[in-house]
Amino acid sequence: MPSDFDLETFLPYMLNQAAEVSSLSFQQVYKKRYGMLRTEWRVLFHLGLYGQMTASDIGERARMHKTKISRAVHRLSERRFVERVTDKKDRRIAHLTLTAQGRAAYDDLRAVAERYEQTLVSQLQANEVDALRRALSKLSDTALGDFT
Amino acid sequence: MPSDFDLETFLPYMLNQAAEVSSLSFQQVYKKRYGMLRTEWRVLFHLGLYGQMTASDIGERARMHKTKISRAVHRLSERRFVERVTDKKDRRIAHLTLTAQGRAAYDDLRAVAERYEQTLVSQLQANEVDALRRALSKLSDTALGDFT
DNA sequence: TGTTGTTAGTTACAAAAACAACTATTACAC
DNA sequence: GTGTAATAGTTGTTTTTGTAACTAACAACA
Repeated sequence: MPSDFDLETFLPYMLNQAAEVSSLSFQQVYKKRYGMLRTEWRVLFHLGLYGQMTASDIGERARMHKTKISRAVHRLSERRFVERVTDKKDRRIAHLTLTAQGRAAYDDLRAVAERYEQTLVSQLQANEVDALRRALSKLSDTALGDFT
Repeated sequence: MPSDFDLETFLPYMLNQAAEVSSLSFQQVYKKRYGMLRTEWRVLFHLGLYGQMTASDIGERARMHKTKISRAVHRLSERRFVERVTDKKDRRIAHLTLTAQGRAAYDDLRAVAERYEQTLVSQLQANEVDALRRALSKLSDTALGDFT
């Protein structure tokens, strides 16, 4: 079986590599400016983008585990980026929204993200970007069960 | 600024998402069969693919930090997957090789990886795969300094 | 030789993630 | 209503990772 299999072309490996590299610089921005972790940044962005949400809503959209969200929300509300209001009808549910400060951070980081995106995209050709997006989204939607 | 920025199309986000999904099923194989972590699997693969290497060699190729490698090697040799031989001339250096057991694990996992790769690729069109590979490799090689 | 600097790799400690068990509240079946 | 199951979210404990400091061995050179 003299296949030309190579670690460097193994898709999961390449994906992780690219993901890591392309997250790093941006990560440093929200970390340095607002002391946020990736989970917190994600929660902030979801709230900024979609408005009021519950923790479960975010978990569904972001495919994040509820404990991650719980802790991210905790830290974000501790620092007054996020406000939580218990639902009147169902007291298990908390509605989350950005505070003014949270929105300011979101606006700031969003602008950075847009510029960052431009920088990344500029490394590629237009058609490559399209193909990349399409491929990534297909892969993300793929549920590869127990294929062994 | 009514830009159509969307979290779902933010490249670092998409990359992470796809990387996570496409690593998961495979991860479970080496975890379940050999109790390995990702770092250990990577070290094993590098040794299987390129033969004898030092920890530093692996670190360079895999872009992994030396502490990760040190710990991975420790666990792998603990379980007799990897053997370490101190260099005669320079006693700081340890040459790492797979044991018979390590090679068996490598062969097994490599076969799984190849099938896994096929499964992933089959989700995409041929030209998409090419574009994806090209794009990922460009992004990985990109050093995005302090762009703010 | 002795001093200083470098390199390979390890270890210790702090930060973060993963996993499981838990509380509180609501829903449903009888 | 009462008992059981389900849901939203939290907390505790264990793994894993990240960062920095460290040891051991070698190199370079006065």
